[in-house]
Amino acid sequence: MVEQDDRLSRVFGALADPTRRDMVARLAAGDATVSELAAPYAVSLQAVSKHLKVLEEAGLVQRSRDAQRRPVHLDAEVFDLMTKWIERYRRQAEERYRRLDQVLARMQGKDIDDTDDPRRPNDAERQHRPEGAAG
Amino acid sequence: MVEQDDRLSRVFGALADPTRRDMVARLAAGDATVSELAAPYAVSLQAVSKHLKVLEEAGLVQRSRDAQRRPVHLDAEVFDLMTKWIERYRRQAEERYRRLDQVLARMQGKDIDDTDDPRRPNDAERQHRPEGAAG
DNA sequence: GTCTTGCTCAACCATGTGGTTGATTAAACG
DNA sequence: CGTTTAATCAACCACATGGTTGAGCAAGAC
Repeated sequence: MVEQDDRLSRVFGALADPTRRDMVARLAAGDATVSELAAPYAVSLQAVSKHLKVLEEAGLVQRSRDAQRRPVHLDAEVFDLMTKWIERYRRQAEERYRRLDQVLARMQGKDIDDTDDPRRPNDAERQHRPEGAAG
Repeated sequence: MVEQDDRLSRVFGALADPTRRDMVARLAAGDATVSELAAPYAVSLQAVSKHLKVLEEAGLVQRSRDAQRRPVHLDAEVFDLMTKWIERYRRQAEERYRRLDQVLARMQGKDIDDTDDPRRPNDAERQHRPEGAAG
């Protein structure tokens, strides 16, 4: 990934790591400091600090200050971004599935010989629009 | 990621790439062959083939056979896995937020001086259970 | 059989990622 | 002041990732 500045990529990327996912899970229960977060894992504090940086850059957490401590707070809003993306295409896929069922039902007993042009199993291109278009 | 065998990591990881996300988006509209999928992108067919392998290993798509073509089909079921994970912690975070509001409301005008032990900003550890436990 | 099409495999390269250790900053404690 | 605590920065390492090109393979076309 030479260029990976887009939001969704960073969020998905951040959640692609089990340790980070576990941190998010724990932060959902309440804020925690870096060392508190680090405690259960068999890695250095620095490694955890790095993980937090990734989560922060993805907009999943915020780090504030309390003396030398840096309480970490989960920002659950970004979840919506993901859910929206996922749901959009899940719905689309499901709809297509339903339509396919209908087509199959209608096709029962019909001639399915399309020697004319056996390729083009779909028309995805036509319906496609880049992900930035809507939300 | 030295070890990345768990499902959720692979799914999130697969979706952390804009090209792969775009492919998923297009596949939601209908199946497509590798070259059809590759067409819009400025990368080699081999690169696209690799992306598809990642999506396949994440359980997001299935590749079948039709002569020399390999129609790719989106398997939207895995989306549920993600949504469940996300929703679980989003809900938890929201609940906590609501409870925090109540606590703050109750605290109005009270003495908030806890010089006794200024640390321990949360009790995440207690409530935490590993992500494998439920779904 | 040979050619062409559609795709994958293999090797390679640059960059990213997750981990390490060591040094450093910042604030509280003595 | 110097020390301890909490966390970050910096340099480094092994391996993963995303891209490339070139070769190979399987199935239809000729």
